[in-house]
Amino acid sequence: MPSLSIQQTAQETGLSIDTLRYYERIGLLAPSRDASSRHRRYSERDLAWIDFVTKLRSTGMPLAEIHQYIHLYQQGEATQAQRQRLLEAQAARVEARIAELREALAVIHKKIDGYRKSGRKTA
Amino acid sequence: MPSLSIQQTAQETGLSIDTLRYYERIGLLAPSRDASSRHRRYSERDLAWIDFVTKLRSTGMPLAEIHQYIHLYQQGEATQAQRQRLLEAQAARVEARIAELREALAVIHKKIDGYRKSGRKTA
DNA sequence: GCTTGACCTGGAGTGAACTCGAGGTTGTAA
DNA sequence: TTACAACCTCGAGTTCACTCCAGGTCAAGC
Repeated sequence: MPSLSIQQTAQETGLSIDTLRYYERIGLLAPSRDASSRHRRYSERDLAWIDFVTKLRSTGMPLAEIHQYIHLYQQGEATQAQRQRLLEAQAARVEARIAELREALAVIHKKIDGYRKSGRKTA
Repeated sequence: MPSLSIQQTAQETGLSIDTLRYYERIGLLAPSRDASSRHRRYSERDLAWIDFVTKLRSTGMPLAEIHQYIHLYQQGEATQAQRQRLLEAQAARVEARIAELREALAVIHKKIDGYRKSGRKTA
């Protein structure tokens, strides 16, 4: 299986090179290294994991919590229930966030309607 | 009409006292002052505006952009169309954000389902 | 008249998530 | 073999939105 350089991985995942190195520094990632050059090589698995992390991040999950998830993962199968609960909690937060956004959206639309009406009068 | 102290306003709006002062410092708010004590007094209008700002903030709109909205407001009626466009742009961003969250939610649910299945096997 | 509590100002500190810079090494192509 | 792009590490800097602190004022109650 072909592995990617950090630049290719950045392109592929949409993260910056700096962010990839940063994620590794804080323990979210652990790509293998080229034996001679010590350059990072990202496998398919690495890519899939990065995509998942990116999805979690897009929901606003803090990096620390994602790290917690990894930590549980590394403990083995005994922590499956915990990991499941962690994801369920995040899913609940995301749904609450969507509801919050909907509410705010309604308020904004109401305000826009106000502008539409007054716009018609003067325009 | 009764005006509120900063503490009462904090309670009413859910913002902290520090945040109220901070918003004022950066030009988002301009409550009147008690003539003798120079203490802030928040009117009904101030409260309504704070609530609107809070709604915009809850959508992730940066304070700088909210400030821009105020700035337009202060230019008078001539800027109504611009303000409307600003809100419409934010509404579009919020809808995009909701879509993004939905996508991420689907991925999380998929992962949770994986745990449900493997959980049933071992439990 | 003195304490107490709410308020004031200006400025510094915080946490999260990057992002950048300096200085050095490695891989490739003319 | 020399140029140069891509990579490396370590540490520092940045941005955003607060949050906290020191030092001071002011009104009310005992």
